[in-house]
Amino acid sequence: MTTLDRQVEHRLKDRDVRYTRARRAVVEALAQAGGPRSAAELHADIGPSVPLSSLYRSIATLEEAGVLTPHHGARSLTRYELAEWLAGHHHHLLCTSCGSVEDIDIPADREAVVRRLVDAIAADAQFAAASHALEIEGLCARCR
Amino acid sequence: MTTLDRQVEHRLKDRDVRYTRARRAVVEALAQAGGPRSAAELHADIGPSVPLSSLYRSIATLEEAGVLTPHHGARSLTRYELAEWLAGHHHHLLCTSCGSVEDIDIPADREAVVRRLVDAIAADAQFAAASHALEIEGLCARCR
DNA sequence: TCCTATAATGAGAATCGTTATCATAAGAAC
DNA sequence: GTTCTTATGATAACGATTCTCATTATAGGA
Ligand SMILES: [Mn+2]
Ligand SMILES: [Mn+2]
Ligand SMILES: [Zn+2]
Ligand SMILES: [Zn+2]
Repeated sequence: MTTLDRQVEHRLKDRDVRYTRARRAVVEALAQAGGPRSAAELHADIGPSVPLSSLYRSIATLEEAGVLTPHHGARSLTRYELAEWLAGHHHHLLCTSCGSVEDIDIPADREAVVRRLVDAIAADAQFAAASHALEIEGLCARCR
Repeated sequence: MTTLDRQVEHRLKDRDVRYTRARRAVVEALAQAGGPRSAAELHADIGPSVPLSSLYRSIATLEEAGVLTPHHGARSLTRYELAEWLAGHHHHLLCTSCGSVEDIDIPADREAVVRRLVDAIAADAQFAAASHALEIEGLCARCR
């Protein structure tokens, strides 16, 4: 039993939620994954021993317990925006309470810092960066 | 006719795609929006004069023409990851070619720079930041 | 201006990701 | 082991998105 397992087990026990086979499988698959994964991807990794309906319920349970989080708030719908060459470069503020996502511009000097960081990170990872955005999650002015 | 309109019109003309009433409505709604918006939100803004089926087609056409982009690659599905207290803080590399999203850790000194920036940006916007991530889009090592 | 070829639209069906239902199975407490 | 509670699996229902196809609008060319 790994440290991660023990942490999750403890977290669930605190909430009187059982750490079952299906839930363990989801946590293990995500721990192996190295990035955010969809239900379909997890199902492919885990195999048919955990049917999709159980998989989705396990995900929901683990999310409620704070063990996993959706990547950004994009809960199964696509949000569009004007391309950067039209809208101008900017970043985003995501409110975890009301679900809003708003654009935010930052001054050029700060942007220069971000760009330098992004270039350095990308270079280290052999990644050809085309664009980037800082996604800041928290409570918007209305919800705080 | 606004500058934005002229830019989009030119872009579409170059590709022999017509800049129709529905497509104009989408561009205008997104320009007004101040953040990424879902099809349902755009439909609410635009009104029933553009039915949902046409709205979706307009979005697809404009996306192909590079006029608008989906916020991250999350095309109508949710990707999950372990919560930060379990996975550790990190950032993301999104490949626009293969659609992969991978975690990336950055050294503490760079992270300190990011954190300072995030705190400053959030303070300016009256936003209570709880977490953040740098989302870097481009071509992964395999696809470049 | 009128024709014609092509592209776009609208209504609705189909599809796909996700959630809800409900009967059954498994787990914890005694 | 009995009992009460929680989790599971199959499947139906749902909502977001895409597809189909008959109709309409548009851009050029005669
Ligand atoms: Mn934006
Ligand atoms: Mn991640
Ligand atoms: Zn809010
Ligand atoms: Zn790739």
